[in-house]
Amino acid sequence: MCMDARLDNMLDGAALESASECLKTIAHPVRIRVIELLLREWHTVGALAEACGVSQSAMSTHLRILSDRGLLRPIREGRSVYYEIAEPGLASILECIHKRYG
Amino acid sequence: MCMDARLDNMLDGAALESASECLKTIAHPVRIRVIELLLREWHTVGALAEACGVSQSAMSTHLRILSDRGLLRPIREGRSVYYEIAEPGLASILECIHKRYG
DNA sequence: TTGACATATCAAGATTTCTTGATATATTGA
DNA sequence: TCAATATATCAAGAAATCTTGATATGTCAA
Repeated sequence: MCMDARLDNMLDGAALESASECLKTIAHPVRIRVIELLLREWHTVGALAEACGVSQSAMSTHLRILSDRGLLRPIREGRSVYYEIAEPGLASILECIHKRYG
Repeated sequence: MCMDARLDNMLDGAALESASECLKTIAHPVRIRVIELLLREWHTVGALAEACGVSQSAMSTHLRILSDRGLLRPIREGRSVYYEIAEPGLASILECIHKRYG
């Protein structure tokens, strides 16, 4: 890919890759709901699994995907693990989504 | 998936599906660049292909994907086909992306 | 109508992502 | 340490997506 960003306001190749990877990570119904919930307050894996109607294993996998890409951060507290938002930019993206689909 | 949206500001199941499909469609380096270019002005398929450094066939496929999901709209003019933004919400999402990765 | 140009379509292989269940790890209280 | 609880990991099949090149369609000018 060439795609040089001569014009101002144009993302360079690395930024395009990062941005598309981030969007790809968010682009799943369960993960959007998880982000919605975590923008309000921390939740445990079990609470998120129940709220989204998926298995504990599936939710754990979703949370690992989101954490691996730096969007969430796990916080162990006793035998539970809470997750919180790690990427501040998520709030404004979710705002866009709500404006359009809410 | 249960995921009922009792709380305000929570998307319902259909909205989550629509939103994730939209994000999935945007989530590609070439397609983000295409949207960046089309937010400025119309471009032909050939011009977009050259600007992004991909084949004519590949660009045509990307444009069909974006059009099928209602994000772009083709406009035939003579033997060329121009594309323009069809989904107004794209501007604010791209704004978020630029704030974070620009 | 013919030739040149611009775009679209199609199929098939390659790659990536999703899903699921079984099992492993970690923590706490008794 | 043992039992119970909470979470994480792993492998493998299923499904979706990407890519590519060959070919088809559509448009204009002469």
